[in-house]
Amino acid sequence: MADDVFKALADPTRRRILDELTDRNGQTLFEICGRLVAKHGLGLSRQAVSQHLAVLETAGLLVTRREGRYKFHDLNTDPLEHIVTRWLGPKTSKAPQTPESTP
Amino acid sequence: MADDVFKALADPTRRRILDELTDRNGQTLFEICGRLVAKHGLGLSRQAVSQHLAVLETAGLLVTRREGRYKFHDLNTDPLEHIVTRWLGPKTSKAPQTPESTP
DNA sequence: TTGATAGGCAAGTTGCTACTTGCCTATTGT
DNA sequence: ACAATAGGCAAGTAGCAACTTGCCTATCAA
Repeated sequence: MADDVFKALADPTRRRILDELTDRNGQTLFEICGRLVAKHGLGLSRQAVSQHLAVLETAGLLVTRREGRYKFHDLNTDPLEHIVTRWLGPKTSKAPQTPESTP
Repeated sequence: MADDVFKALADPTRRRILDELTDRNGQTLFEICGRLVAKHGLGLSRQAVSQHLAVLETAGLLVTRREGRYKFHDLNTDPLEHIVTRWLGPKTSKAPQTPESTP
């Protein structure tokens, strides 16, 4: 569950892929490949990127849809929302929190 | 930088250690060892935990202070604050876009 | 001082993970 | 039909990371 999310985020290349999809959502494998090479100079094979996408998908950070011979990858940031609040105490409130007891 | 933080969070044992320090801050190595064994049944050597603590410290998630023969480990959640906002756009739009102009 | 406690350093092993290579299927354009 | 495009599957390799083992230093209590 959250385990897969942390594992997916552990790799810098996968974080770059998330960056690219944040910049432009719904890209294909080849588009992502091209962008990684062009913008970051990463020399990666197509399969390497494909495997990274698989990891991101099992983590729930990615949703894919197929149209013809194209497979589009859509970002899903839901798993990122509360992944870190586990260690952030109820103070340090800089996000809208429960309007319960505010001392 | 943020690279070290993600790498530190990738390991489930290290996340357990953060849990333990969230529950009780300022523990020593032996205390953390004892808690991991007692509460999670993890059979870890002292050095294993020590190395995990070193990783957490280089990631900035941990600050240590020495008193006599004791070394206390204090949690620092600052690196966790904005680690994930990078992909959380201000717009929460999850509507997939159209792909690039297909050549 | 002696022994017990708290921790550190370094080399070695094992298992996972990122990446490659090679071949295969499916869809589309001409 | 045929070739090009988009992607998938599976086995193999190299490097790293988690963990162990063994020995060492420092502090405190008796």
